[in-house]
Amino acid sequence: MKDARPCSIADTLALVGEKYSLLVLREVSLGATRFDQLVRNIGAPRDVLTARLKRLVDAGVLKKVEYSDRPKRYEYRPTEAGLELVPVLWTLMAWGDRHLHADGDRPMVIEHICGHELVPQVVCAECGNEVQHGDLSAHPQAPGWTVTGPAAA
Amino acid sequence: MKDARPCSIADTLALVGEKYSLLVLREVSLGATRFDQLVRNIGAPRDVLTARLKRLVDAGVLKKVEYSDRPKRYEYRPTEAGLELVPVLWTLMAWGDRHLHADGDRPMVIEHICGHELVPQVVCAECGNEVQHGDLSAHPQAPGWTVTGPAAA
DNA sequence: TGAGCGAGTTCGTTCTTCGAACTCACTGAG
DNA sequence: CTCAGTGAGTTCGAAGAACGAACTCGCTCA
Repeated sequence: MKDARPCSIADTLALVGEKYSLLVLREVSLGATRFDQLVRNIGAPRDVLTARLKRLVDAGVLKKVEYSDRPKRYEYRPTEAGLELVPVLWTLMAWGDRHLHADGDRPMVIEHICGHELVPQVVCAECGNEVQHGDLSAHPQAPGWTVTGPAAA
Repeated sequence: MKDARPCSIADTLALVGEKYSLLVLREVSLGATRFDQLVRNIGAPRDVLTARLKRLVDAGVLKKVEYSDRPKRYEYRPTEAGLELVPVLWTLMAWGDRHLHADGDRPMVIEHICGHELVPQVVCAECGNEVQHGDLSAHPQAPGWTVTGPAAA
C-alpha cells in the first residue's frame, strides 16, 4: 500500500475493508447491536472485534448508545453514514447468491417493501439506467493515474 | 469466523474481501491488467499480490490471458462474474467521496454515458425504487439466524 | 454467599504481511 | 556474443495481526 494511487475506493476499504468490519455492519443493520451477539454471530475473536468496533466508531460508521447505566453498557448502532454503506452489503449478497450458491440454497432472502424479493441493481442516479461497465469513463483528478480505458471481458 | 452465521455476504467477502483483492478488480477493470502494473498501482507486496491473483482466478473472478509466448506472459482480465462485482466498487467510491472527501477533492470522477457524473444508486430491480434500509425484511433460509428486525439510526 | 452475565482485556501461539533481494526467460543494443 | 534491461514472479527473515482460551470487573438475582 506504500505508493498506491489516491482513490476513494482504497480509502473506504481502509476503513471498512478489514476482516469482519462489513459483517459487523450486517449485524447491526439487522438489529444485533451488542458485543456478545456480534461475537456469536460473526465468529470473530473478541479482541479483534473490540478493535474493529473502535475503528468503526471513530470513523463515524457506528455510534455507541448507552442502554444501561450501572453497569455501564453500550450497544453499537449504525450512523447515517453507516446506513449508506448497507446497500453495498445487499449487492455483495446478491453476487454471492448468484455465483457461490448457484444451486439455489441461499442462506437468507431479503424482501423489499414492494412485495418482491430484493434483487439489487446499481443505476445512475441521473438517468436511471443500470450501470454497465462499458458505459463509464474514468477522469482522474489527482496525480498517480494513467488510465488505459475500460477493459473488455 | 469459527461458528459464524451462514451468509452470502460473508462468503463473498471470504473470496474478494481480503486486503487488495477489490483494488485488483479496480485496476483490471480500468485496464491495468499486468503484474507489474498491479504492483505499482496498488502498492501491494509482490508475494501477496501473487496469492490474491491466484485466489481470484481460482474463484472465477479473473482469468489469465496469454499475451506473449516466449517468454510466456499472462495478463489478468475480469470474467463476467468479475465485472458483475464492479458496481460495488463505484458504490464504495461514492461513499468515500461523500464521507472521506467531503471537501470535494475527489481523486477520480467517473462519467456515465448519459453525460453526467456517475452517482451510483442501488434500486430494487423489481419496482425500481431506491433501496432504503427500512424497506427491507430479512428471511433466513438456513439455521443460525435469529433476526431482531432492522434497527433505526 | 455465591452463581451468572455482559463486556471487554490479557497473553502466548500461530498465521500473514512486508519489502528487499533474487531468479528465470527472454529481448534489444552495441 | 555479451551485457544491461524487463516482466513476472519466488524466497526469506523480521515484524505485525489474528486466534482462542482464560481472566477481570461491575453488577444482579436467587
